[in-house]
Amino acid sequence: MKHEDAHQHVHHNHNDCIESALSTAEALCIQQGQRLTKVRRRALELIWESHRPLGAYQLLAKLAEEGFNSAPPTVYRALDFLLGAGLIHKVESMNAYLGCAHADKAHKGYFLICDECHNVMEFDYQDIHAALVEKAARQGFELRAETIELTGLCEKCKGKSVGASA
Amino acid sequence: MKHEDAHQHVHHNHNDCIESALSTAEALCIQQGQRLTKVRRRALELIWESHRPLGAYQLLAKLAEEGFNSAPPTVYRALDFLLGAGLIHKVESMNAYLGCAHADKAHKGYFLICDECHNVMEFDYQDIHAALVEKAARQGFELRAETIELTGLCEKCKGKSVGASA
DNA sequence: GTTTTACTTGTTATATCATAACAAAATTCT
DNA sequence: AGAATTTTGTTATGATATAACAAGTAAAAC
Repeated sequence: MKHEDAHQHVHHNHNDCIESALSTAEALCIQQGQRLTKVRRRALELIWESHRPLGAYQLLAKLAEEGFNSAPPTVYRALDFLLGAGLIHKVESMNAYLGCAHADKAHKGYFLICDECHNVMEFDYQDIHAALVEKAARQGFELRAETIELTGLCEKCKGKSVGASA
Repeated sequence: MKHEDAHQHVHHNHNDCIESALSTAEALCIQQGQRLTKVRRRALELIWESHRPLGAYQLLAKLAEEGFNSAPPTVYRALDFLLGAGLIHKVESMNAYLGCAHADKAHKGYFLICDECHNVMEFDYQDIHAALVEKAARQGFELRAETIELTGLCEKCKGKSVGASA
């Protein structure tokens, strides 16, 4: 399974990455008095294992294979919990869910989404955030949440295919 | 910074605003050899009349009331056309559609969405766009489209309700 | 350590958003 | 008019998400 993680631009050990995310998640939940139950924990792992945004029903199918309940509320409850805890993000333009790489630091999830390979890179630019907050404030608007989803071609796909489709 | 936004929080004559959008739309379609048929034109008007994001099925219901066909493809085809022509935007985080205030100028649709009153302001900040393009490029990413949806409290609602809901 | 409480999960049903596939009609081109 | 293209009608289904209520489980209070 180490092969399909064609995910990000930088090589890394995907298992380490999942383990780290999970132990961060556990620490955060304990700290906040939240319960990372079996299904929530497994959902988070599965999202990380895909390492690209996973649809709710894809996730549900994986959970069902492992003996969890297979009705939609199961997966949406897990997703709600993980979203609320800041452990995952929803990519609105894809209706899909992605592990949050910086759950421990307060941050905004900004995404670069490749149209060809559908990999997603999360990035976190404080200066853009600051500019958005300030510009919203000029219109009297108090910012609470940001959905920043940029699509285009990642470095690899830009080189490969000019007109081809995935 | 001038006040580039320009539509929602400022008083304006809504009818003028719709008429202007429609005549821009007509001009653009002719220019591009596209056909702004009855249903497309009426869909665009209805979206503008709501002046806040309209769901596909809400729009479908309105069209059906006026004697248009009431099957979903009717409305999705109209929406696809209008999106393709740049006459409307889709607000991904709401699954809803909004008239584009600057259809004639190439631009990115950035939105401020109020959590309380659900009004949406479109804004267009060239400097943020430039920063995003540049930062994406640093990661080898070639930007094609941007989904920038900021939620929070608009000026009116910030004053009114601190904890109340709409 | 049992009761009470809060939280979590199971279950059924349904709401909401969107597209596939193919037929019919209208428009445009020659 | 005839052919080609585009648009619309129609039926069916896929994909995403939530409501409502019952049952179970863990934590807190006693």
